[in-house]
Amino acid sequence: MILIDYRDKRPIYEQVIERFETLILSGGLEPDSQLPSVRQLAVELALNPNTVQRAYAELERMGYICSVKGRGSFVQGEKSLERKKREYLHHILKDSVRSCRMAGMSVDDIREEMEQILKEEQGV
Amino acid sequence: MILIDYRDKRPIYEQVIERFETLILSGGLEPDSQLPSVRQLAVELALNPNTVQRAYAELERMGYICSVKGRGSFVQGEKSLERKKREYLHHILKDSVRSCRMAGMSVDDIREEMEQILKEEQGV
Amino acid sequence: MILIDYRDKRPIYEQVIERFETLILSGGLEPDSQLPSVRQLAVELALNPNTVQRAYAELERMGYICSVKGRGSFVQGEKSLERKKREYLHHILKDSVRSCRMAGMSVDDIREEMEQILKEEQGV
Amino acid sequence: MILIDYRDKRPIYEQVIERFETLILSGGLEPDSQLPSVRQLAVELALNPNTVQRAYAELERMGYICSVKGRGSFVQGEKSLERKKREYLHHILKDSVRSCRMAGMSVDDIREEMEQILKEEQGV
DNA sequence: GTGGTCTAGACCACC
DNA sequence: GTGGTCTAGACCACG
Repeated sequence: MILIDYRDKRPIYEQVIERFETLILSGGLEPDSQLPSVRQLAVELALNPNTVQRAYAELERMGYICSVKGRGSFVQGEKSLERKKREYLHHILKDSVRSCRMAGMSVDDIREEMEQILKEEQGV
Repeated sequence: MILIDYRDKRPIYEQVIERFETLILSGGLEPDSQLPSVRQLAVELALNPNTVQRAYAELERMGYICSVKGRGSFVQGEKSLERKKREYLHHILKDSVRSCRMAGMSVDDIREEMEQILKEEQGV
Repeated sequence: MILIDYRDKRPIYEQVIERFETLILSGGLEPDSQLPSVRQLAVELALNPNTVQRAYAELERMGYICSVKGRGSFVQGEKSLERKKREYLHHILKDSVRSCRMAGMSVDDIREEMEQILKEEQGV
Repeated sequence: MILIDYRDKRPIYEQVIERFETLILSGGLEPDSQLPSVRQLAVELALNPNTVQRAYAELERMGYICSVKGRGSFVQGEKSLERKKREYLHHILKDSVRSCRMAGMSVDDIREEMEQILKEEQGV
């Protein structure tokens, strides 16, 4: 379910976060479902519980999950997630456009390049 | 011309790099023009010369500038930059598409969202 | 294992890089094995940790090793190294041929001289 | 006749040296012919006379030319050059073989790779 | 403990 | 004056 890449430059807790983020956004983890406990996941991934704890805390701060003392951690409800998803998509794309604009690209250049990338994506 | 944000989590030298990268790509710094000397920029930004040096070294490795002992540092010629520019544009957009795809978005969702963002951009 | 030659004109960090490069390519350091820590090697070679750090950073950029915060530095896996090895061989030889050509040697002169060198090599 | 590349990382005096080295070895400058005076070359290339002087001094030390106070600088005689040429060719190739060997390549690997490079060279 | 960043200040080669 | 290397010693993030 989750694979840690020790070659990856990013800290481990960040890898855990990103993995859960895409799992949740893509529907691999259903809304309201329960996550493995901190201890259990730490054992499974052979990680320090601190590391898992940190990832869960951050995921809660980001609005993806919700941890309740003594009960466990749960994926947020569907309504919250829908909003999150749209935010995420929009934010990523807007950011890339802003970067390109700051590098002096015209809107048409971006549109053209983007269309080509999306076609490749569909081809594959 | 260049502003260091000490609250930014990224290292200072990386901020310097990014600033010059966009300056060069956007034409704010013309091809073949000379950059401020390492020491001079260090004074201006209140940084250690080593930090500026590191940024310049990286910019050279990335193909944006060219430093020569005893003479100074210069923006690369127009031809090298054109290629760099296209690389940059493509890389940024491809990355954002990959992120969206991993979050479970369809190609059409991305295309639609992107078109809307670009329209806003033109409207402004 | 590693010897620094202070009479060598090349910078120290480059000597460290080259030594590790050949160690890794020749199999003296096995794929996935761990390198000495930055600090430890610095003590062993009586160098500043910064200098070792720089060598390691460059080796990572070159694709020979992989450094992870909090865990250490490791030789790249076998697959990455195989490619690196072929690149290295080709680059070294191509360069020498180019030098000879620019000095006015014919391809046949080079071939003949090379064959003689290789025979000596096998004889020894 | 000589072109200085200000983008080149090597010091200028070294570029001058290398240019003369290949010119002499390739026969572009005949044995016993006279070189331009230090001052004249400095003017032509828009260089500091010190820089040219340094190059000439080094070329003399390397055995390519011979400078006589009050008379000028001259390419060495044919006999000296023939020896130099063979030395150069042999040295360059031997060095590359040594590098490859130290990286763990077999003699046959080197021979094969070399043959391929030489064929490309002839094809072009 | 690990790698990575930064500062301060020195020295070198080159032009 | 320029870029480049090195040391000494500090601090941070990560596990």
